[in-house]
Amino acid sequence: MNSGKDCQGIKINEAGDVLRPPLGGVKSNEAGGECSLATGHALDIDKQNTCTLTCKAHGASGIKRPIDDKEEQEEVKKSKVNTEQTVSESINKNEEGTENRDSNGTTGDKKPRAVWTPELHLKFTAALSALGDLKSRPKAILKLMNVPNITVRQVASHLQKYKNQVQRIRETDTTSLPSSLSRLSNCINRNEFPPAKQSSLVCQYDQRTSSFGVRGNTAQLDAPNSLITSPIPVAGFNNHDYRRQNLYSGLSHYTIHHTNNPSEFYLRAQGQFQNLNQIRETSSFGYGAGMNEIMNQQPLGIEENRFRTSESHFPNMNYITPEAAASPYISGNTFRFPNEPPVMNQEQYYTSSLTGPFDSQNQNQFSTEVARLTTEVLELVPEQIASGNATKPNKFPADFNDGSQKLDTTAGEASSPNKNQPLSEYDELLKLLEEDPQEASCVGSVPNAGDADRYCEWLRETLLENSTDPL
DNA sequence: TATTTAATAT
DNA sequence: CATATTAAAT
Repeated sequence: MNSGKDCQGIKINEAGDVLRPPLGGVKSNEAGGECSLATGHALDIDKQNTCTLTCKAHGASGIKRPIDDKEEQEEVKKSKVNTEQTVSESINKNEEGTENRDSNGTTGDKKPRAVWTPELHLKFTAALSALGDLKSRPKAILKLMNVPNITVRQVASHLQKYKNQVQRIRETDTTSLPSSLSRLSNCINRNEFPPAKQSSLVCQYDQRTSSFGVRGNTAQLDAPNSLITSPIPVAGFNNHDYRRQNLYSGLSHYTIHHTNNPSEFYLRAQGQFQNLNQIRETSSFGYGAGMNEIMNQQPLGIEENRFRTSESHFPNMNYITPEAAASPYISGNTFRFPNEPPVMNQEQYYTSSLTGPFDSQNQNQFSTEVARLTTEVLELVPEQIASGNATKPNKFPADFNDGSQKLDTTAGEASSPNKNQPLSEYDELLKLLEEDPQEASCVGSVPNAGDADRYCEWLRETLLENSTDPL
């Protein structure tokens, strides 16, 4: 716990990374962009509906809104125009921009509903991580996020939602499950977060939430192992919900630090997104249906997600170390989700976003192919992950040991088997996978292919060979 | 009082 | 659902 005042210098960039000033690092952030919540329609401007969906015009029934918060006021003032558009295009512009309005007199401004884009959520989670469970209160979170247009209330609201989700997940999980796997799977299936370990909080949204925490690390960590585990793609079973996992991951931040790439995200802030660095290509986020739609899909149409195995996660993750760590910046992540199909709700999407793991750019490719092959199955794509950069996570360990859940971590496990150098093996594995999944897989099952399950097993086996692995 | 949080409303 | 608002609790 270090945290004392954690916040201090820490900032989170758009990418959700937490930046800590000193230490060297690279900062990659560009902070320039502002992230703001995107609001749906612009108030000021008007609403154009053009945009899209959201603009609802309900009517406002009245405009009531007393704005109390300063923040709110600010927001209002600024009023930007945002429309919710989908991002895809990005940017958008506004073509529409101006029109509209009705005049209702009144100022009719209503502020558009804010949208918690993945990026924002990332920041949010990053802030949570940095703050730690205990400290994460709306106000502090807001500060850390350092995003211009959000209000405390909004943060509070989002926090509320977040907490609820976490809890829900927690409940869901079957705790008793024997192996972690099973539980994981459960979670996965549902898209929920993995159960936290014992510490409830952790699960909750704490930092811990994040995924891997290395707990050992500096101080902050404790991460929720459980969560941690999740990152691993185990899922095989039915779902492909890896995203969920991602969630976690995204969440997690603490601990490790390495700098990674800063990724960014875009937000759709005012009407446009700010960009994110990375989103680049893929940018596909698919939001789920419900989402606000941002969906970009990949070109190919790959739908499934790919996620990469573990490593990937790590690298991207952001780790925040509030005070301690050295690395100043956490990377954000890029997240790309593959496209999720239709139905993601925010949860999912958040998750996904969070995860964000990959940076690599593209790997989509295979996905395509594979995807279709597998149909539902997803593939894991081992990416190369950026691992290079950062440090490698050294530790995930915690979980492992701890609980049983560890399993889940399969991935982690993977690496972990030897806790020492997870990477090595891990890397190897990854490489193998990358190169030729099939080959890699020892067993017949080819990991790469999509089933997480298989993958897990495969991993397990592999690992077992080498070391002990509980499973 | 300022915040946070739970409960509701939209 | 997700976000906003209100009411109550701290």
